[in-house]
Amino acid sequence: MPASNSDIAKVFDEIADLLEILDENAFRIRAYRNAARLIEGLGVSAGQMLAKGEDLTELPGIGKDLAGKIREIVETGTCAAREELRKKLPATITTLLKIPGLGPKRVQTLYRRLDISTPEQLYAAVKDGKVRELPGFGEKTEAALLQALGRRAPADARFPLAVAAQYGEPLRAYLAKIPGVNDAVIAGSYRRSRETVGDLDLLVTAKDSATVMDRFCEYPHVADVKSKGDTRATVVLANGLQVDLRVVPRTSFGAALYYFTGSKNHNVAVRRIAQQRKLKINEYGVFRGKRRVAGETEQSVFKAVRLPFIAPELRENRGELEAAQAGTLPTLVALDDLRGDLNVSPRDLEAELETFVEAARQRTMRYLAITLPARHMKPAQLQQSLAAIDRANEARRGLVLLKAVAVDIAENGELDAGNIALDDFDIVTGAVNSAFDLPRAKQTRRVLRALEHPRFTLFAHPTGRLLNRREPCDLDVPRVIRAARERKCFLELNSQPERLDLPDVYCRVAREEGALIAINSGAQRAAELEHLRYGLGQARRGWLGAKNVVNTRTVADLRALLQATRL
DNA sequence: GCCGTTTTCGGCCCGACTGTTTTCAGTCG
Repeated sequence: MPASNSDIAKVFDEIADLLEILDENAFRIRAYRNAARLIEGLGVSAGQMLAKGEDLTELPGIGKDLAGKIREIVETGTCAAREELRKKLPATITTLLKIPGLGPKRVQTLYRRLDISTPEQLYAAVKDGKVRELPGFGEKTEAALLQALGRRAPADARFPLAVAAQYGEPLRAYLAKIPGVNDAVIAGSYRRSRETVGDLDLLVTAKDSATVMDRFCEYPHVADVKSKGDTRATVVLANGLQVDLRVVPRTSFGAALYYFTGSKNHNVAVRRIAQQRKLKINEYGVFRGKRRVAGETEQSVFKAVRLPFIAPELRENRGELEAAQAGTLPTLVALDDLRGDLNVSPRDLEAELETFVEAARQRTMRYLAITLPARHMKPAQLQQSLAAIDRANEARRGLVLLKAVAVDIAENGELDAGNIALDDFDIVTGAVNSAFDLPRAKQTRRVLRALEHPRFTLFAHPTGRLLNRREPCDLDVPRVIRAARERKCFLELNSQPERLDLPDVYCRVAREEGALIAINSGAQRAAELEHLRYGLGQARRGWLGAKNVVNTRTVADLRALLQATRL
């Protein structure tokens, strides 16, 4: 079983953690961390790249040494460097780094002085009053540790984007209404449309920061104020979501927005470019020596470092800076580009069809594919539904309703359509809805076989993941993407907030392979068409332009593409 | 550990807040 990209990233992160506790060169540590992030976001598996004989040192931040270690991990599942480090320090010690307030220095102190390498040992030592005696520790640190250890909540719980929006948008509106506040925006990974966010980064411009800080900490849903200074504060909401607020003067808005949107790796890379131009970037502006040359708007910051504007969704240091410098940044698909939705399934068709039609029209859509669930419908029911769609189409109000049917892909790759005539439908939407945990080879074979069906149109929610609930299937997604392209079928990017499936890294693979993506809401209620914005965010993170997305086409073009899927 | 129109050495992004300290290290983002 060859190591996956996330296995490789885990090894590199562990090496970085251990080196940090050993107080090794900080830049060496960063090289491991950067490599971990790079590998995670690669889309294609490093193992396959190696198998194809590709040169990993061409990846940014990967040199001879790291390329060798990647090969070693792919082949053996581990690498000698990690094993050596584990001889110097207990492997469990990295779990201590996850405890808030503990960094490498304090962890090292705990280990050297008290031989502590697990949270349990730490808890016992705190109870014995031993920890407060250590240099760099005191009563407050001890109390904070006790609280953190008692919480037992995993520190790496992330919030789906839609959940973060539910809490973040009202808070943003609350801040915007404070007298003296000019701008109030949510930056960070939220603005980059990451599928989940670890915390919310709010940015406010105001003359009087003290008032804003006070009102922020008084916000009704705040459960705990973790820190509060003149221009920066951190709180935790009752649901556990951490929110950071930063207040800057209006003239620094663009620089601060850019800075707090990140990602960290993107910022570091941009600063390096700025440095080459003898410029310094921080959250207050762009500086040449002491003189401020930009900062009021994000555009001014880009202009100062002679780069074109880079959309927030691209700012991950995954090649966007090279593309920007080469003038090859993609024009990303926008919400207005979407002319339809190829997968909506009203729960009660007769009752809700009109609501859907109206909601779609308001979004200036031209078509909706109404998806009927094959497995839960009796033939009579089905005919009734199809008739209802026909009637709605006859009424003709600038919106075309297409007929789609959802079929399960059986474990052997056959389409489980019961006795339904697939020819009655414009679109046949296949999905894996069972046996999610098949081994990679079997799961891949299953899907490839389904794609071979002469009526197959759309592969829905391809990885089957549910954020925080179900891991993606072990599927060779790049291979499925290639098969879909050859077969002229579409892959869905399902916009349901807990799915966001296809994930961004695979969108990018689809773009490179030339496969078409359908950004669908998967809505069961008309209001859920709103979810398209989350799917769109994921698509943009995957560098998709309008031409990569099938539902940006006109009805006529779509019909032609649908015809081409039929074998 | 990586990288190069400052190129094989010597750099590598930058600032706020807290707590433990009497001027700053550690952590965090």
